[in-house]
Amino acid sequence: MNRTYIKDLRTKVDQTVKIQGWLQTLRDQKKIQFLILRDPTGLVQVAHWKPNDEDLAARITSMGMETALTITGKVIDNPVVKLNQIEIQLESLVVENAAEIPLPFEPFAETLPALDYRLDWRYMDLRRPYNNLLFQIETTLEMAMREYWLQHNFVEIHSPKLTGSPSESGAELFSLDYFERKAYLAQSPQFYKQMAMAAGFERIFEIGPVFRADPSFTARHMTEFTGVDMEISWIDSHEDVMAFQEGWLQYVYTRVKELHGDAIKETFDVDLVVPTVPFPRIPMREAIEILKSRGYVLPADKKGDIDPAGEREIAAYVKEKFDHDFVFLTDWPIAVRPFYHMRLEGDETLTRSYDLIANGLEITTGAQREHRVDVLTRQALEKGLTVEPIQYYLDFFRYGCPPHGGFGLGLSRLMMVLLNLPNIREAVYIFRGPTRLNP
RNA sequence: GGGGGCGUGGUGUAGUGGCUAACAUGCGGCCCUGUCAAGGCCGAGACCGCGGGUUCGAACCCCGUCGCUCCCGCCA
Repeated sequence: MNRTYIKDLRTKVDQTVKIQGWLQTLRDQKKIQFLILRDPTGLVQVAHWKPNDEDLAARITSMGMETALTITGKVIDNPVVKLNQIEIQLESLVVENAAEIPLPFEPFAETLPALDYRLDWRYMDLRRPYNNLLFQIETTLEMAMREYWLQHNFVEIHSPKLTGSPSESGAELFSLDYFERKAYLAQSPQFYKQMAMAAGFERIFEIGPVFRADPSFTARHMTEFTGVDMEISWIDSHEDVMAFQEGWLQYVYTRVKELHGDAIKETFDVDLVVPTVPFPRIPMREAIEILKSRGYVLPADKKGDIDPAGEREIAAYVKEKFDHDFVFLTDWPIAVRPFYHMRLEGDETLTRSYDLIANGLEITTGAQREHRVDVLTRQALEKGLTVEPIQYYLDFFRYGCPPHGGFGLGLSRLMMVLLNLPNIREAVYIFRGPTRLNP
């Protein structure tokens, strides 16, 4: 017999079906037992009249919560039953895997354990429909990203995560033994994205792991995360990158809202708002003036950068003035940008770069890249880098590389923004941080 | 790396100098003609993170230590 999903039981009234899932609740009375079975699509009540089979009744009585079961029985339309007015009359029951007692974690307790404890027992935590939905939404999110890219002639690449030399700075690299030498885990696909531009791919994207050896203890950092990266050729400035990104995000939001808008409202209490384009754009110098005018005092040593609280303040300003959840902060000073960002014509102290702030959270950095090898080399030296380890990268730009730019976005940070999650650990399947390597 | 907060049965909390350390939930037992956030009764379960100190007396105050957590730095 084929397995029936619980959401489809309404169409099977008076038929005998096989359902499979977890025992969520057992109400064991003198003559009758009610089992609430959960599968990924919902809950259903299974009834067993004990005198029908006393041995089976005894086995059910001793079953632990969260036991994995295969049940067959007849689907009854029963208006008395509060749960969808559907009930299964139990015919057979197979315990596929008995849950041990005591349970380390109760997925359906009224109060949730602390996050750290839930991460210890993540596979139990993920049984909650809340999490089930969260990862369905993430799947849709990535699907929509790919849909839009494919509609715009992008090619997907998978760049290596094992690298032989530090690419950008080196400070936040994990190193490991690689036969007789050292290797590093990639902290960004940046150089390989640009290599694809030199290779003539013109438009590429990659969704893949990124590693950062930052001992950051915040609600928005991880040592391993999924980076969403893209790069496009033949652009005139970072404006082209922003224009693409906002259209892309608008499409992604539209698709997620289509498929999950109601569920997101119900489970996360979030009214998903598809952003209008263009997103507001504010040059950094102007942003700092805005902060001053609102009485926000920036720390003295920011070198033209804005601290996280300042970003939240800017987001509040944008919300008030433009009623928008997103804002591009543009034209960042060179002091706080990497060497490969192209400089702004007319002001060599600024770069053709931007950050995207969503609901006050930094989710993206993007830029036009410097593709002229002499300028790029000079900028690297100015930043104190030595040419030798990045020579292979500089060589990308010797044999006809078009002007190009792109951005990187943190997938889980976008999930935080989308669902208004308080902590990135809630937004990722398995969290990796400075002090967490298990499970 | 810097700063703040927290650490009590399996879990979530209450208790801030003198209690056999409380409540909820979960767990075990008994009861209940259909429950549905099931209900009722009984029971087991914590030497209050760890070490030291102050005090007649410490879960409670002090010091250290470990763990967790948030903020900053840095970033996506």
